[in-house]
Amino acid sequence: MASIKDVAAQAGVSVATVSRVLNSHPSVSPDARRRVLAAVEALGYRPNTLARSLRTDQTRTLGLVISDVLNPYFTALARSVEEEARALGYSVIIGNADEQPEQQDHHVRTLLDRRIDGLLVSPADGDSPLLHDVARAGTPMVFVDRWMPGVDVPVVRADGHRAIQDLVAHLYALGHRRLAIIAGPAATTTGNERVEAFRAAMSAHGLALPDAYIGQGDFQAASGRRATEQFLALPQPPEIVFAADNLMALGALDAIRAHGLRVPGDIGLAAFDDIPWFVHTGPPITAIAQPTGELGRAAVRALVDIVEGRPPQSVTLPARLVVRGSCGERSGEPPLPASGPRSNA
Amino acid sequence: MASIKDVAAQAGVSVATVSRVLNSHPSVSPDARRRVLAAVEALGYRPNTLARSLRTDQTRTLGLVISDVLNPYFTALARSVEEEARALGYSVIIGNADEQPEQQDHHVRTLLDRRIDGLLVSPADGDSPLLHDVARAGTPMVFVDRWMPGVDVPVVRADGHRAIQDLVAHLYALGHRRLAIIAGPAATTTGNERVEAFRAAMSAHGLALPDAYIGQGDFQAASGRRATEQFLALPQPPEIVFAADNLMALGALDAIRAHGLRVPGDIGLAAFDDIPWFVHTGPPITAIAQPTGELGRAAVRALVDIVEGRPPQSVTLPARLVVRGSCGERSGEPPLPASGPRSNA
DNA sequence: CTGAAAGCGCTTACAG
DNA sequence: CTGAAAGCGCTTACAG
Repeated sequence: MASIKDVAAQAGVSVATVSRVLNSHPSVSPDARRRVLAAVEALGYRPNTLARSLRTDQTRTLGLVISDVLNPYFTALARSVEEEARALGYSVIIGNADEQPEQQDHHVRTLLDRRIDGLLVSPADGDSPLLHDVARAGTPMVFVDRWMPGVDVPVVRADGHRAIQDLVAHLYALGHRRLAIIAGPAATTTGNERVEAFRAAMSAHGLALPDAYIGQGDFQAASGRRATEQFLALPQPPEIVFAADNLMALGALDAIRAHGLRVPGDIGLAAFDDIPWFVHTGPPITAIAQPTGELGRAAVRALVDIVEGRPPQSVTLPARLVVRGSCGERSGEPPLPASGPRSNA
Repeated sequence: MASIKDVAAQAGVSVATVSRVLNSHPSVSPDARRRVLAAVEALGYRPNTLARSLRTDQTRTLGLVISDVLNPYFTALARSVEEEARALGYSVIIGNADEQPEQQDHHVRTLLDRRIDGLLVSPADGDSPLLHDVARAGTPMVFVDRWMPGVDVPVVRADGHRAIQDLVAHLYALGHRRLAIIAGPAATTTGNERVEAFRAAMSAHGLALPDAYIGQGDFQAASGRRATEQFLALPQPPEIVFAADNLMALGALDAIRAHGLRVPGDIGLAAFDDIPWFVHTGPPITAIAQPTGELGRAAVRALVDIVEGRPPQSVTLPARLVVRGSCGERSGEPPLPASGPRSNA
């Protein structure tokens, strides 16, 4: 690979001059600039970002640690993060925690070793001493979707309280009383909050949420399967299962189908997170939609604000209920759920 | 951030000695090693990979450019790539082309600027002069899933011919004669090959594939929607639509539903790529499954072979047909498709 | 076993 | 406007 020296030699100038034209420093003669550009072109020269970053102490790179790449929610989040970052002149490196704290920390460390300018993380289960240290050390950082109490960094997330209230009201109106939830890990904020919001909303309707109706999941499909199996083995199974994310809803569907049961006739299903496939399941799944794109963009803006020395802003956006047929219909059998075309983005 | 100098000072040795213990060079006295390790611990020292890579001219990182992060197939591929790479001591940086050649080239350049040791790419539509250059320049590279003719690098991919023959035989046996395909971009190998395999298989049954039954898609959902709309507007619409990837199948479903039609009663659907949701759609979707995890792992092994100076191997793995209900049933209405629990990985 | 020194490819005061 | 030189944080012959 051609280095800046080669370019300098070919252009007949010093490396300092080459560097100046590369960084569009004003004081370069038109002639020198021309010769340098020609040499760059001729040699197919590309600056070595490692060397540049080592010298300038900035990488113009953001790290993003997501909880699970197989989860369409995080994948959509990653996409919007990357777009916004690029628009602001940064690139992003993604790490997949796979819902495992050790793997999360592994990626955080790797990212830090690469000297990223800032870190976006959606913390996996449990507390991470490492993340505390990182924040304390002053590394620019923001939490997205999930956050860790006691770590003083901006948080960008969706608030599902209202949507969960709407969901419970919807279920209540349909006549359902035995509502169960498949929760995420208690140590994650989204795991915890969704259960508590669900419990509070039920309580507002005079309904209790017995322990047997709280399935312990980990946001991955297999756990949704297991929790649903347990619900179905109960003497009095729930009428509705609310999965705290889309993958656990997938697992729930697997279990329901394996038992030869029908949704919503035998048991109803609702999910947190809305994904394009929910329109096409049999029946379509009632879900709570997050403004995923907005979250990703706001998170990047907050992080870049910190990196560039501006005051960052925590952002909380509302989630919203999307009623479909998976918990039963208010009025008999519908001829055909005529939902229009749906964007994939 | 503490640097190697700080560690050296704290341990009372030279930076050379610190470097030696960090790289487990044999000739270091036990005492020096102990003091260095203590200093590392005390300072929370982490080597700066930028500096190390600049010096050693290797980054121990692989670049992966996938066609679309929103496509579960690529997301699964990315996951297996990352796992295998980690097992071999490499980390990977992912770039999302979003099916756009310019964005692909952008990521290839960014990755190269970071001096990755090798590049894994699934080329987007069209020819990329850049990729030709990269290969010619001797950068370790392998194609995965899709490849570009004329670029002499190993290819790791699935062969769908046999599975497509099986699919057509299945459709034929069900009595279907008017088969349509939603193709990927003609310039992608997977776009092209799947159409040709489909055409050949039909021809073996004495069936023609009229141009009107070839929808031009781009592997993304919206194009599947558009192509299906066009099929449905035909005087004689097809009986079956075969989508060349899962996202276009999603789009097809959107269009079919928007028209108030039923699968398979009004029109049948099959897809290349199998994803967990296909089990739960109404009805479950007949699909061609790729050995995605295997592909990702084989691609990494081939790339690392090149990087480390061993002879690499191209790999072609068979895809296989998974028959479900979306093209009709051989024998009346089944009581319940009793598919067992399904792994998400 | 250990350290001084060179050098990887850049950027950026400093002097002219 | 331009170049020589220092220095970012490492690694690695070289000499001892």
